[in-house]
Amino acid sequence: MTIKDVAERSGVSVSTVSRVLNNHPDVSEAARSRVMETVRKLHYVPNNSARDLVRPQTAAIGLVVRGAGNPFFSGVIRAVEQEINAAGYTMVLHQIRSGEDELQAGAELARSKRLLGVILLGGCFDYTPEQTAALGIPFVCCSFTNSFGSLNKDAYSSVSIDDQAEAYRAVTFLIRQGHKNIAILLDSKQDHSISELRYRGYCQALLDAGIAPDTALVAEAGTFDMAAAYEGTCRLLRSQAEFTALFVIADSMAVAAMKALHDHGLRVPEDCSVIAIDGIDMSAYTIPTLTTLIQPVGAMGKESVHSLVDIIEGRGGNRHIQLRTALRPGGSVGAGPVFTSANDVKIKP
Amino acid sequence: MTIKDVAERSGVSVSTVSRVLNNHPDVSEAARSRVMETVRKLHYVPNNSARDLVRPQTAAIGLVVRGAGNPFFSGVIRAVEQEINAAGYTMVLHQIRSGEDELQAGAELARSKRLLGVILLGGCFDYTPEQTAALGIPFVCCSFTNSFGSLNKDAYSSVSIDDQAEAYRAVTFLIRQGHKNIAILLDSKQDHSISELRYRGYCQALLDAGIAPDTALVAEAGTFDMAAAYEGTCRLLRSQAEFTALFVIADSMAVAAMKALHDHGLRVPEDCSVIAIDGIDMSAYTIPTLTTLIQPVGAMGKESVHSLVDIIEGRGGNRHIQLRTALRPGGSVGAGPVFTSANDVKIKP
DNA sequence: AATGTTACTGGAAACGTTTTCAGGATTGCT
DNA sequence: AGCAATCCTGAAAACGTTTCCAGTAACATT
Repeated sequence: MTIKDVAERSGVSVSTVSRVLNNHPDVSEAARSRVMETVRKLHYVPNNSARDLVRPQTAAIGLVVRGAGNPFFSGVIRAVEQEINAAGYTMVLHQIRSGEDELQAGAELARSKRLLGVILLGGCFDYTPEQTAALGIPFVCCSFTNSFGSLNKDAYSSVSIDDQAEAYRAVTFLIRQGHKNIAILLDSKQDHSISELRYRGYCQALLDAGIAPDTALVAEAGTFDMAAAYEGTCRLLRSQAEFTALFVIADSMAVAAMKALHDHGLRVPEDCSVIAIDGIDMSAYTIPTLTTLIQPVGAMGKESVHSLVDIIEGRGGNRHIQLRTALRPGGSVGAGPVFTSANDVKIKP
Repeated sequence: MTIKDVAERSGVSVSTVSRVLNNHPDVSEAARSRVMETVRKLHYVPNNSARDLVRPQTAAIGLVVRGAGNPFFSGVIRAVEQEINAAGYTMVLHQIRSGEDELQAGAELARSKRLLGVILLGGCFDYTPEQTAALGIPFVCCSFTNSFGSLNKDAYSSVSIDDQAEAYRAVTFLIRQGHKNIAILLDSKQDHSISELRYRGYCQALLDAGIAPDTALVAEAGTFDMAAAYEGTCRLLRSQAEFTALFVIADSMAVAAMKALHDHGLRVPEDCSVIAIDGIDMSAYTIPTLTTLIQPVGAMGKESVHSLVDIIEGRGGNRHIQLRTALRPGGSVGAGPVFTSANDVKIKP
């Protein structure tokens, strides 16, 4: 079942069939409909290998994801896969371990599989424009940060939320509820990661409310998994630091944190409020329901693919899209303690 | 950078290079080492499209998954991807909606992408040997059931747990704790699904303990997602049916069920014990910790790929592997009510 | 009527690989 | 020495597609 069979059955040449299949303008309506007819009738499916061989590259897009265990990423992966298929490409998924270098992995993948482009999901982007140019293909960073600020913005595309602003929003929400001693749980603030940005938003929100950030209230889990989050929360609790609310940088970590709080005899939200960012399915079913800023996973996947495909198909250059989250109030945040007017929290209007 | 360049630089023909690259025996040691040398030097990577074009198939394996939102599947997908890469193949992921037909989707995928084989993950296998033979490629059903029993066992491979036996084990665990009125929450028992097998195990366990299964204690969610599970549990509770324990066919549904119990003022495990099957990460962090039978996701992925690759590479035919779960006791199961000797539960030795 | 323009079409080359086939060199046997 | 067998090699065809190029037909313009 090749293009030749279709051509014969339709009474045209293979060239014409090819043109029909690729939506070329120079083909008569009569020929077009006749070809489409036989294609349907024969259940003809083009051979991608042959197509890819003659074209400069493979009609495939890579998705490099670090830490696919994160349920938040599952949602993005699902959306990305759907969008890539809808655009007529094939997705090549590649999961990397925490130690590996995503750009390295992306380049390797792109070379061996001759990809048109790569989407990097989750991580930290720490490369110079020269290094990215060496890749030779377009790529977009989805839910990613980079440590160079706006320096090399034209070396790649990106789709993400404004991590600092959203963290600011979450912490401000807690402050508005009357909380003053607010702890933060993150995986690590050392590298130029999303965690760092969210940590900055946390600090800024406190400062703007006239509260001095206290390093004793910063709990670093070390790695991004629930076991580490649980342990990190336990360490924070053992330290005897005083706080009435906890901001966690990810839903999955927040679930573990709530468990740790419970295991230490603290009630959520009476003894400690919890807020997080992500909006994974599961967080709607914790007890109490987690208050969180829901990331638009579907839109993130969609925009990532669109950005990449537009570049691949010659429509415009790199762009940087920032999406907004939606606050889902849950039972995990309660009112803060009653303060005397003397030490009351100042909230900017 | 083609095979031709390598041939020229090595002073041999393309045929010889091809033979070296494919480990053909008929090539001199001298030529072999010379070619290998230049391959390394030029960083030559064979063009898979060209290779696939001339070969009957693509060096790729498909993974068709229904309901990738299920966190249990995420783990399997991760393992499968790793194993496929390790075996030198490419994984092509395809997620289907609940309405779609997985064999249809698998066949379509296999044809359009010229796959060597397909792994079907999660669902119900309802085809006759003739239909599967029409596919023309080997496939393995991972975490799947089929309604034909052992009739067409040689038409495909499978890797799964013994769903009925494991459900039996879970329910028996509840009975041993003293529970007698045990409800079950499943997505649907109509089709020949995993749910049905687990439902049968549930019934059998009750019968073997001398308890008559009561249809009033069967809660059907309708679909496999947490919202439906929540609703299904609520319906069960509104029905005023009396039960002291709940067996849920999946961890993610159990999380939603616990939430529903809580929202109706019932405590777990004091008022109702909960046990499930799956062992997703999250279930270790519910409050209380979910008692569950942990499925060996890594082994499932690994065995699925091994089975398929063995067939692809000509080592043996279809095989059927059954793995065991591991019981993780959690706080979600407590002792049942105290019975008088008159209506005490009979437990088989 | 001749010419130019437009709209469409088919032939053929090209993509990079594998594999068949035939043949050349070397070796072993008589 | 002659012949067969063995081992290795290269030429060439094939895989299914896209695209360049040349060409035809119809139509409009002079």
